[in-house]
Amino acid sequence: MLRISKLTDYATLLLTHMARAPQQVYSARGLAEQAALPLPVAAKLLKLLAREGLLVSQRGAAGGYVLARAPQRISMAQILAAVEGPLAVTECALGRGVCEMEKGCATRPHWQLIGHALQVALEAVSLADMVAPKAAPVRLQRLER
Amino acid sequence: MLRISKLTDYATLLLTHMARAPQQVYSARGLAEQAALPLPVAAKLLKLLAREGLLVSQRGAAGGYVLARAPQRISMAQILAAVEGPLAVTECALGRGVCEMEKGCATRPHWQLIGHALQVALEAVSLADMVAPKAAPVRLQRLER
DNA sequence: GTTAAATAGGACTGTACAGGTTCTATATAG
DNA sequence: CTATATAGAACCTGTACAGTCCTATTTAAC
Ligand code: FES
Ligand code: FES
Repeated sequence: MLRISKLTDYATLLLTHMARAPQQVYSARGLAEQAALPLPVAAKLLKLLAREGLLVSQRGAAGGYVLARAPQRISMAQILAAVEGPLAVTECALGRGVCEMEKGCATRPHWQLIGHALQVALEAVSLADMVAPKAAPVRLQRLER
Repeated sequence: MLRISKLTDYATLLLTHMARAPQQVYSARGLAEQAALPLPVAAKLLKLLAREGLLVSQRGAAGGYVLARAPQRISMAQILAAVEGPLAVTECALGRGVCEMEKGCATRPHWQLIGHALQVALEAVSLADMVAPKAAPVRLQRLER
């Protein structure tokens, strides 16, 4: 559990493919075939990613999508945020005031900490890392106290 | 997004309360009141946690639940696994053979890495940490390469 | 200017699963 | 024996995810 949604997974498929030849213009149709996704699904995702600023779109005939910036500068955290919205491990993790028992809640700061660790992990992996043959350079360590 | 389920959140509420006085026996009714949860929900969760080995149950009158081990030895990873099942960030992250395009998939190992970082983060925080006033000692760092 | 090809944006739908309830069986203290 | 507790399963329900479809709008090419 604690899964990312399928849509996010699909999005990374599309983006990693584009990352192999950035600056190139890709049509929704072509990308859908490449990723073996139904066209409507791919199209929907691409529109979303463009709206969120990860892709630049070109309308009209011979149009398509291009990565908005270099693959090194697109993190998994950004992709996830674009597709699923802001990262929030628990309901009341973000948004001060959402939870009524906010003050005096002892578990809250610790959840935030876990959330933060996750955030860093996702930020540390870029699209470029995802297409690299080697594992990405992230490591998490426990500090003694 | 990337939320833990409400149930998991509830479970930590129950467990953290028990962690403040371990070895004590708690009834489902009492815990439900404490956590301001509907009794059926709390009861269901407690049964589950007992089945998963995080709690020891005592049936009959004057029965109830006790933490199966010291709060230091119960990690958030275990709680999450108990409630939501094994951690798997993506569909094909765990279970070799689930995904057909497994071999030759470049994104897979990197997802696994992210999953692993998350796993470590969750293992690093214990139930004892959750009731402690200070933030838990976890830190994630990006390695240069 | 017309046409064809592409994205933009939204409405719509089906469905799987989390979240929650209820009921019956079983164990145990007193 | 009875009251009190958990065990376990069946069941219901709402919602959010996953997926489709339709109607603009933009632009290249002829
Ligand atoms: S802040 Fe919402 S339960 Fe702690
Ligand atoms: S292993 Fe399933 S898509 Fe890569």
